[in-house]
Amino acid sequence: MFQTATCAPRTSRPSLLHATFTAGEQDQAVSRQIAARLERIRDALTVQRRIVRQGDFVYQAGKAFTHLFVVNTGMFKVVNLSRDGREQIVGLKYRGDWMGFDGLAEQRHDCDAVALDTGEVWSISYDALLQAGSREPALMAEMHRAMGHEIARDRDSLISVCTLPADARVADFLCNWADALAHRGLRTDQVTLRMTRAEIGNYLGLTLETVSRAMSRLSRDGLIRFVDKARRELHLHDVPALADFVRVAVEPAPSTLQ
Amino acid sequence: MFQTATCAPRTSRPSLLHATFTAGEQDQAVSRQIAARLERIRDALTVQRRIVRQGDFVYQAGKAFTHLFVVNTGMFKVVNLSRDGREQIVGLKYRGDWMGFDGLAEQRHDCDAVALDTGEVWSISYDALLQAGSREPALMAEMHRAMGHEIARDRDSLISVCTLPADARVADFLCNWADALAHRGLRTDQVTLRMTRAEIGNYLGLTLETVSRAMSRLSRDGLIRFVDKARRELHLHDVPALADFVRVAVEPAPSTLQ
DNA sequence: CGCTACGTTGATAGGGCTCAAGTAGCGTGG
DNA sequence: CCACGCTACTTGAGCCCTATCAACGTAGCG
Repeated sequence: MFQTATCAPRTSRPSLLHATFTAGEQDQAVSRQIAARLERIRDALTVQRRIVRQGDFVYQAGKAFTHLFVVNTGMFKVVNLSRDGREQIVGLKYRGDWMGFDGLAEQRHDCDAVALDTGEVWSISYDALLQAGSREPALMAEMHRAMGHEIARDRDSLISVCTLPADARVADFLCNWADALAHRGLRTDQVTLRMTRAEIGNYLGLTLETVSRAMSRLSRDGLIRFVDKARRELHLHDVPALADFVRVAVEPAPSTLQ
Repeated sequence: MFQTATCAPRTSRPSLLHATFTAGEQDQAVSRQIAARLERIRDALTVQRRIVRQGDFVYQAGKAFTHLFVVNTGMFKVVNLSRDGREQIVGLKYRGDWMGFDGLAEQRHDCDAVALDTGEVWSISYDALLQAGSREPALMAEMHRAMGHEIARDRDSLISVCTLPADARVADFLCNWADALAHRGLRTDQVTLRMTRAEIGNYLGLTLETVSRAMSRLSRDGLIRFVDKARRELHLHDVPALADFVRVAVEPAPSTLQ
């Protein structure tokens, strides 16, 4: 469309298409990779382990940046705050993910990182990391890969927000979540939402009512299933179908050929 | 750290509120900082200079990642592509900005970087950078700062897309652009848009018609002024007023979500 | 001069936000 | 134990903003 050149064959964003077709094995492989990464970090660096509980801050906006963090267990949200009190959830973090990169730019965090449930987070002195990284470039590259992933994920969510209608946006959110869980060796049936509708909506650029309606529709269509009356726990029994739903929303054109 | 607490006083994202009140001096200072950063990079590393013209690719999605890039002059867009041919502009780059971080995650780029006008870009071997960075941690920290800025900017645009109505989104876009120009020592009156309405809309998550209407309204309200009939060049004679316009659009939202 | 790309403007429809009412779970205190 | 308040979730009605479709104006260029 805009380019003067025509396109070369290209790989695309993994998120949507990554649907867990081979189920277990591939996820287990990813899970082992994550475990291996964590081990390498723990071996190469002196990390400080902390147990956090729901609502605990890992770091806070405005505080000086001295450490980076790696999630060992649990789930975390990263929240960007503006002076007038509005908040925007800009990321979710799971086992193996790094946190705190937002402090690199100005030596000061501009986000909060908050635990969504009980978990363990490791903190790593940035200075120590720089030194260790100079002895061991592979370690530095490891961190760079994590940053690259963060940038890629941010872009994916930007695209999702820009292009998907509400229902598909929620479905995409659930897909990504299921993938994240599966990649950590967790089951995707019987998962508990650790975020309120308001938080999900905030994250997706929707109101809480729209999220609620979208989930009701997905449930009516059999793509998800609520297991409790409070509607916080749900079955994601068919993630590929969810992914399909997202894909169909993207390209209303049939297009069996590319 | 790790308080369960409710909010402490906090500094906020700079982007919107950064309006150029002291005009010249501060911008010139930033401009000198950028020049100094470029000089440090050129001194510490062997960079390969390349002149590009409008439409030239700096790198392409799918290609192996080997180099990072730094903009010396010109303006670039970073475009994320998906298999079905849809494109999404995910970033704009100016003098002093780094490009190519999207390749770090998988050793393969997943975006195109395209020149919007004539410019000069430097390429830096990533391996060489890792080695140089191990001798000179400050150099590594320099790159990390750039990555931190990229992450912060991505979040800002996510927030903008999520929360601002169309007119304000366009106004915010113009503000950010004016700031970027001013910080590079360029004048903000009589600037030439190097992007079509379609590109701007794509970047902002709007249709080209909506962008066109928004700009017409901004012009009617005296916030911007077109200088040619083709409407590609415009006066940004009062950037603070534009920033105010954005802020007002934000205010009436009291926000729920603790 | 026609062709193409780009931009503007109008009419219309629809998706999501807003406002509002109602339900369910849960902890607290009488 | 139940009433009460609180928070979270759902659902409905109406409206507004933006996408869509369409027509037209303009500039650049072979």
